[in-house]
Amino acid sequence: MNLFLDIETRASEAEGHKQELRLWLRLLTCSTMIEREIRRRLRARFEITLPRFDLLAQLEKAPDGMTLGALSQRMMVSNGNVTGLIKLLVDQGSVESFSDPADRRATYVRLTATGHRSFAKMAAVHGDWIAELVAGLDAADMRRLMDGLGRLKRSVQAISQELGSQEHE
Amino acid sequence: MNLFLDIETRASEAEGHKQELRLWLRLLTCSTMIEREIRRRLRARFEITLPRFDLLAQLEKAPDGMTLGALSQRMMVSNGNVTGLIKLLVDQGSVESFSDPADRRATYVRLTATGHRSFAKMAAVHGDWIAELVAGLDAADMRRLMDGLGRLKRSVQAISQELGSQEHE
DNA sequence: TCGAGATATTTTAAGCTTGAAATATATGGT
DNA sequence: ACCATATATTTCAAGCTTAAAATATCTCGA
Repeated sequence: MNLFLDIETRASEAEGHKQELRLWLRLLTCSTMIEREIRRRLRARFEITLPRFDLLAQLEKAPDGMTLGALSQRMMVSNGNVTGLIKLLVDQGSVESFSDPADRRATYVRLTATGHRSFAKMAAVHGDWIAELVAGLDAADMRRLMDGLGRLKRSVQAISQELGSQEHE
Repeated sequence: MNLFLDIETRASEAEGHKQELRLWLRLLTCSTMIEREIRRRLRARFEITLPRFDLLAQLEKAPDGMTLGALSQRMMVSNGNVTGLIKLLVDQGSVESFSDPADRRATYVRLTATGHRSFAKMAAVHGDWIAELVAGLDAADMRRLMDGLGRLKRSVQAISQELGSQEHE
């Protein structure tokens, strides 16, 4: 029995984890295809880039504003990236920033009334686009995918966090 | 009955396709997390960027070489992007380019012996990393995810291609 | 053969993204 | 009160990415 497992283990290592790789490549293909399509439509229809749209979407969820740090965590991008995007959006009038007198390190940002209105219009159309792209899935397909991706997310988080915390040792 | 459906339809539109959006956001989260982790490890361990690794991976599958156009299609990036990456990799010695005398428009590229060797080393480790990140899934989870993502891929392709072809009308 | 499209690639400008170093501010123990 | 350390953000250089225009080459029908 141990021998059998050993042989299987060796075989799978020799094959270079084919199933896992295929899964990752298919996942990447799906997200790349959707992202490209959404990016193109946002530009064509609203003359906005995907990163800016994503940032507005995060702020929409926090009516009272949030710090740049929280924003960069939720967007899963670097701090410097957020700094640059916020500059552009503030210049453009859809975002305003303010500070907490009690902690002058932090910068808070939130949508302006203008930003809120224009995001609401875009978000409705964006939702329709996503629904259109996944229209080939029925409710059961979506539930199964949500479940599987949820498991995957937890699996990846377990590894990334474990290594992330090692950096602090 | 029609009335009932209308109400449901309106409700789902008013809610902005919540389920579909959640699915898309979860998918994006998974691929972003994995990509970030792989990007970081490739840099730390092999001092190579993810785009360059991806390009080498495509060439590895085509021992006789392929055109830049085919490469950009498979990598799902623009032509200009491939032009730039290839320049760097040729300078660095892992890729060589040659041309078809019968069609002087096309540029073919393939791995050099050096490129092949160094990619092989990286690919083995990369496969282990992916397997580690998805270790929380069992074989059945992976099959279900592959199936669901396959459906999603076909769904997105059906829409993108449909619109892509409209551009030629 | 000529020339109108089609095809393959390169160039360019604009914008995104990162990791690391630098700056600014806060906190807690002494 | 001081200072070491932690936290929040900005700056910077390098590299990636795209869309669109430009260039080069090919194909094929009149």
